[in-house]
Amino acid sequence: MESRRKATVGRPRGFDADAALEQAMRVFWRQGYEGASLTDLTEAMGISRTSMYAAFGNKEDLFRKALDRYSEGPASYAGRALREPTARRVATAFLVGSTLATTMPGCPAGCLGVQGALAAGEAGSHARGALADWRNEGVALLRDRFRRAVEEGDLPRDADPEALARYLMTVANGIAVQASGGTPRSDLQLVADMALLNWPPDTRP
Amino acid sequence: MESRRKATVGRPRGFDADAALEQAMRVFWRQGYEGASLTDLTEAMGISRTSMYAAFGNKEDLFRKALDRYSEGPASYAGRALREPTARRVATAFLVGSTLATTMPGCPAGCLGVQGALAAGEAGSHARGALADWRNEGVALLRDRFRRAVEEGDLPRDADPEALARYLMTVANGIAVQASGGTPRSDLQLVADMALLNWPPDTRP
DNA sequence: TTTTTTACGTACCGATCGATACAGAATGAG
DNA sequence: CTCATTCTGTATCGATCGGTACGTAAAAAA
Repeated sequence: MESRRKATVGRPRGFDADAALEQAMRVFWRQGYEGASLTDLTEAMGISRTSMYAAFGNKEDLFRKALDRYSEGPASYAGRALREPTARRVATAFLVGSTLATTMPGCPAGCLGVQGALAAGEAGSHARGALADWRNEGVALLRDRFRRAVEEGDLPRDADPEALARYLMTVANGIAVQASGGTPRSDLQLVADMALLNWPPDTRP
Repeated sequence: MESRRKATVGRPRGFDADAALEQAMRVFWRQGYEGASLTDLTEAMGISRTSMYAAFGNKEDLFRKALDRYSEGPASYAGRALREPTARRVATAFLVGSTLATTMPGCPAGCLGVQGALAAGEAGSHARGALADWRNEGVALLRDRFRRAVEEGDLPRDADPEALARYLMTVANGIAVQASGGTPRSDLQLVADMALLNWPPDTRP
């Protein structure tokens, strides 16, 4: 098989695949996997069903790609938080970031990784599993970061990195649920502040 | 019009409406409003479509009644928590109760009030709104309880009942999301404990 | 008994679901 | 040019969606 396939052959695509995926992501974000019909999706993307299937596979594939785009876009605060220098600053950046991201004017309220498919019938079971994995990967990344923080000494040696990570993700998920229901950003900032009150103090500047 | 209508006239109902509603509640709990089809529901309820429509109205009505039953059943821990004698005990009972209720063996993982319709298309918008209202009513009940606690002196006078209530509901919602994804009960108990570490201490026994 | 009222089972409604067959259109390769 | 390849729009597929018409069964009322 020819491993490299040039895209220069055949009729060129008549739409911007990135922009179309962005719109699909927003529909899934607002309506969830099962609540987003192919008609909703393709109308927002500005393309026909045939073009969508040719470019993205099927609805499940489109959802996965939309989730990837969500990770690199609206949820990119998580990666930035992980690169903060101390555990406390990681925790603060993570919760502040989730508060801001779930209450962005002009974007659907809440988090695609939470409301995209929390519960679903048979048709949405793959999406549901993908999002559970997505959240658990976030916990794992936070846990590894906090393990490093213990080694580096900015968390107490008896701290539980796994529990701290699970705690942060749980609060962030709750913030997403509240945001989805219309709770204003200012209220959620108070919640995030409260959740960080008991965080172990930095032992380094 | 005759204001009181006796149920003794006509062919008696051939099924237990309470038991049927219980099964419907569990289907909505596991699959969400949009993910639960009439076929899923009526098969679990053990009745035909016609009987369901005659007894419960339509899918939206059935969902509302299932939500009421959920409040009085799996979510009854909330009412009991509100009757605890001090604010701290209210908060503890609320989070412990939500941890237990969202990880009950033999029941769907998570909370119907969260995953029943967090995001939805046009068809599920009513259910989505009903659940947002349901969560906000919980916040209001907690807030009123904490206002009383301030008056009664078991919360500091500068405590913010609204923020404390929102905080508790947010953590409980996050616990529900995590439970829905399969996080074990023991992990969530740690989360609930951590969330209560910074709670204002009781000033009364 | 007959009549009235309510519940039930079957069979079906139009609409919408995700997904495709097909033919025409637009490009590079030869 | 012709041919192969890829994209696009139309028109549709079978399945399923929520919801119902209709005739029958089972009870109380007359």
